[in-house]
Amino acid sequence: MGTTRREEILDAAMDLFAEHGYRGASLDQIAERVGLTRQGLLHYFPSKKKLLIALLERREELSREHLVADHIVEKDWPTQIAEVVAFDREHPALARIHTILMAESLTEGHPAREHFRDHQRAVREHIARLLTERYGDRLPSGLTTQAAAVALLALLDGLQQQWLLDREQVDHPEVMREVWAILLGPAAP
Amino acid sequence: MGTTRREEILDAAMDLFAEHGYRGASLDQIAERVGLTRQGLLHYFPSKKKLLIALLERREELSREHLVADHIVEKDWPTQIAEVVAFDREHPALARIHTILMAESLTEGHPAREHFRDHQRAVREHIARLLTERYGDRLPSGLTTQAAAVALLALLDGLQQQWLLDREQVDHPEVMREVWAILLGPAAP
DNA sequence: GTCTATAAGCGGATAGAC
DNA sequence: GTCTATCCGCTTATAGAC
Repeated sequence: MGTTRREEILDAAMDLFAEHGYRGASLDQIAERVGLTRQGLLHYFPSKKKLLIALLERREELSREHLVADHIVEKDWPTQIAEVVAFDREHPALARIHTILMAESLTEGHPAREHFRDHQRAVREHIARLLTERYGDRLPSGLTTQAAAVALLALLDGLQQQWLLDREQVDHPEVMREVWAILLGPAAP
Repeated sequence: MGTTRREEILDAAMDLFAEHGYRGASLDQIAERVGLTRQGLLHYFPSKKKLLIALLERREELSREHLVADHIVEKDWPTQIAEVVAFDREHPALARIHTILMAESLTEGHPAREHFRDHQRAVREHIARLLTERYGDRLPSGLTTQAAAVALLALLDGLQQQWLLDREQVDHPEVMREVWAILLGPAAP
């Protein structure tokens, strides 16, 4: 297997942070998962915080191609965005780690706070730019592109969180498709 | 002052859980805030978990009147809902504790998990019922009332979270007003 | 009611052997 | 590279004195 030790550790950390959060997961748990002791792990990442930062950077690489290149840029917005929601469901760990750590980073003194704040700003501006290029200052529905970007982001995160809290009957990709179709307006896509 | 010792403790716990989360806040910090030792505090709430449960029940009482009775039931939906968002901003601790603890409860083995799952179901059904009473199966925009309830909840939580992460330029109550006006449809309210 | 004392555990991190 | 040993801090919780 060509996977390096560092990558194995990052994989394990991703799973455990996704389940228990950064604070809730211990270095012992992560080390055990890859067949190491806590001290052996610390040889690769000198502190828990450094491990977290490395993990966040890697996660961003992994999801960038899917979220941006493969889906959002294409043409049928409502279904494409619904596919993003569906994609999240097919890669639970990847979506979960984002939701869990972003939420945890809202607490005081969390090491990932800045990362998520910057990430959110970048995504919001990216979406706003795409919308403006296509529709100008307002969508066909009359909604400001700025407001649309904010709302889209809130919906993505809110739906994902709702689903993690209670994997119930509601078909969230479908909700996303319906809502976004109406928010875009009659002339969409 | 007529406030009982238990209530003082609950107030302090609310502030500290809101800032650091349940896991991040310690009994020592809470006790110090009310001028007690950790052991003195444990006389009123025999465990940290019991304290959390008592706090969640009290929080629900406090917000019920504002969120349900004072706002949502009245007539101009878009602005009323915008006021809910604005209300959250005027009572940061109350809104923050909800967002922070709900998010934290998504992690494995969190003592508040069931509480928030049940709470979310109840609110979603409540909103769906109100919408159905007024509009039937679909809003004037054509959106399913079920989907509308899900989306409204996701938007409320998503916007609040976005705002906590980055208190920036965007006027979230206004975003909520615009978005909800479009989701309701042309014949609103 | 509130305290002191103490138990008992887990967390992250370091030093140094192999 | 990976381990053993160890430190130190912080946490929750209990026992019992006043």
